[in-house]
Amino acid sequence: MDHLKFHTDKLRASGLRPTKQRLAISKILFNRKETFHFTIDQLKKIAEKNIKKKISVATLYNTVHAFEKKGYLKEISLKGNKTFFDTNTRSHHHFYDEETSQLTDIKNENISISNLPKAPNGKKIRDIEVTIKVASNNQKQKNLV
Amino acid sequence: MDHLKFHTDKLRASGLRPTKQRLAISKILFNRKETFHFTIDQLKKIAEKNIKKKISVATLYNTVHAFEKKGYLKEISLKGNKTFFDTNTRSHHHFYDEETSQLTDIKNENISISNLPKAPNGKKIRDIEVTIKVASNNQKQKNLV
DNA sequence: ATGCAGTTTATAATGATTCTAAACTATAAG
DNA sequence: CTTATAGTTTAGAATCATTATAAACTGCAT
Ligand SMILES: [Mn+2]
Ligand SMILES: [Mn+2]
Ligand SMILES: [Zn+2]
Ligand SMILES: [Zn+2]
Repeated sequence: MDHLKFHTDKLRASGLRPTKQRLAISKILFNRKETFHFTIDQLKKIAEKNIKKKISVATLYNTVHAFEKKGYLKEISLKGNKTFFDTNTRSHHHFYDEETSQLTDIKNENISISNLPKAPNGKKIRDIEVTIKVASNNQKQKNLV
Repeated sequence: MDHLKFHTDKLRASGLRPTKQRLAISKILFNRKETFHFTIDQLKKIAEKNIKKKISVATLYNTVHAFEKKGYLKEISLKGNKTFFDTNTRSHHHFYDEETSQLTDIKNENISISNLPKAPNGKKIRDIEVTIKVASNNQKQKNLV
């Protein structure tokens, strides 16, 4: 694997030992052209399929949170009980299909937001997240004024 | 209480019996001028303060979900383990202060969104949710380009 | 007043996530 | 190449939010 050294170096540079588990998870998460949106449970299923030796759920949680803390993953705001993560750590937006829980990235430059009201008392805007909920063509649309 | 008959009628009209518990919760949730954003846990604490006879958590969940199903509440998309509800059931947006978990409504007409990319394959836009994260003035801002 | 479907409740069950503490391992030093 | 050790993994327990269960209760039609 050609990515191996890359992942090893990246982990070491972040102060994380390049263990078998972290390298295997890195491979699943980051050897992709497209953004990957996932829950721990989905990651677990993929790991079970692709890795001979089982990775414990504790390690999946530990690793995902370590990667998040180092800035290689970010958490996404969605309804529901499970936490979603995103390999795209840039500020960006999403299409969200609630029927399939499928997320699709929208680059910030592909949406224009204007006329922002001013932030509350002594607060400053840090980030803007737009979520566009989509559904099959036969559903009813809300009043978007 | 002058709102009592209003809540009683509203519940009956929705096919929900106006029980003591539902009326007490309605009073907490809907006797307000401003939008109320809350978790079940926050609602529980308010109920404990304001209602002599304890309302069980099961009833809090049942009632909130009944109100949601009838269209009097809606669930909000946020990070974290707890579910947030909103007494403003219109399509609208939020300022979100992650430090305090405080939400503030922004009316749809107070934000302009343009240049939307087209929705994925055979999907139609149903709703747009903008969340503007704010923080104390001393924090660093993300690159919003 | 009676009957009963709808509702509430305590409690158990579930599901996601975090904690614990013992076993394991990457790696720095000798 | 050993050895020592801090960092890591792991199974399982613990915790937290939410949902299910099923028995007791109550609003309301008759
Ligand atoms: Mn996290
Ligand atoms: Mn709900
Ligand atoms: Zn994304
Ligand atoms: Zn709101």
